[in-house]
Amino acid sequence: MSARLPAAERRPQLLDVALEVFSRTGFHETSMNDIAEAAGVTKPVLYQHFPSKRALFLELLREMGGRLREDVGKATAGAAGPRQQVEAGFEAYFRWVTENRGGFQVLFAGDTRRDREFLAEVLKVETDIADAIAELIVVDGLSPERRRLLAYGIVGISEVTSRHWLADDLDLGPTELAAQVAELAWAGLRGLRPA
Amino acid sequence: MSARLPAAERRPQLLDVALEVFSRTGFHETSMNDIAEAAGVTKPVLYQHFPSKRALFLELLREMGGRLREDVGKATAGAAGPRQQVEAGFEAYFRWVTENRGGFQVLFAGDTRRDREFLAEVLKVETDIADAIAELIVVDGLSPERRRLLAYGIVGISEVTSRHWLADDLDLGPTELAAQVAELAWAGLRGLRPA
DNA sequence: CCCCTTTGTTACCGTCTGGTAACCATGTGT
DNA sequence: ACACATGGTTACCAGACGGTAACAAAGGGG
Repeated sequence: MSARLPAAERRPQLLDVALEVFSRTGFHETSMNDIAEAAGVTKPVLYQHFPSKRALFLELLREMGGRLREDVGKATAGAAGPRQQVEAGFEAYFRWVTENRGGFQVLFAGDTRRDREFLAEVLKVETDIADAIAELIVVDGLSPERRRLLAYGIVGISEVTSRHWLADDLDLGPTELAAQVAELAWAGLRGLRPA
Repeated sequence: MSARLPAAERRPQLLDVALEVFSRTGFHETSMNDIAEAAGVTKPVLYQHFPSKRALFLELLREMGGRLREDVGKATAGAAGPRQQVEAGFEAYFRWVTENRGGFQVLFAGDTRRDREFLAEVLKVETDIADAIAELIVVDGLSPERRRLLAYGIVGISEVTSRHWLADDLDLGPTELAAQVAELAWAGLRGLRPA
């Protein structure tokens, strides 16, 4: 059906299609056949480029997680003060989410949390961001663990608002969304009282 | 191997075992055989009490989700003011999480978000709580949708901090945890500026 | 024009899993 | 002691899925 493609083009195409299918059906409910078919190709072609279903999925997770971390990292690095870091971080996050809906689904709305290797990739993103946030908490009398705990809370805000945003198709751009949510987060962080 | 049990006792036992196994392995990676074996029984016994794997899983979701909603609802209903509602709600939530680790895993760390029916049960919990929180936001100039958006943010805080709490085995009781997190959330909500 | 590499297909295997049919065991009321 | 409802087991089926071996077709360089 589809034209022949050199490996250097076939591989990324397969990754692309796989992301789309996985993001709709999830890891377990997606068969290698489904992916191959969606790519207009047969199963063995898939196995010419990826050694196993897990490996294919993992590669997607790594690529998506890496890009997200990168985007958020760059955005916060280029911000003037802590308040701006929070807002820029959220904006980069939400922008990434709209531009990579599939990636978001695969990373945070999938079966990711049941598998050690899959989970590791998700945690890389979460802890990375949480660590950055933890450094913005300047209140006295808070142990590092508690700082990190609250930082994970902020990460939770972005995850769940993103899901709600996508699912209910809210009429908001990433920038507006970020402004709104950053205000909540920043007010929360700033309003902490010393122990 | 195990003694014979009347149906009225076998059924709850099976539910109990199923929750434990599902919470460790997840829906897809758990076979009916695994559950039967863990209960000291064979597969057909399971099918005498539950029509299908899905039905069994759904019953667990409903039971767990119902209990969580109930606990949080009761706690917030008995609180004096909004600030106390937030804290009492979080405490009930975290208390439920420690006392129902399996339930938490099954509801929020599973393959739940890929299946319409499963997802519906999770959303029942999330929207229920989010709606309650949305009513506590009193800032002028915020549309109901934005209020709900922020409310989902607060829900996100509890979900992700819970995961971090369980995974890293933090040395904190539910009450302390709630106090800490409620402060973050409340400060965030109170600190919102009018548009 | 032919060979050889690259790309793709057909056909298959072994295994696992949800689900069921048919059969045994146990104990209680009469 | 016996019948009968209840609880439990063995053995199996059909389908799906990950993965592979063996083979076909395309196409470019000598």
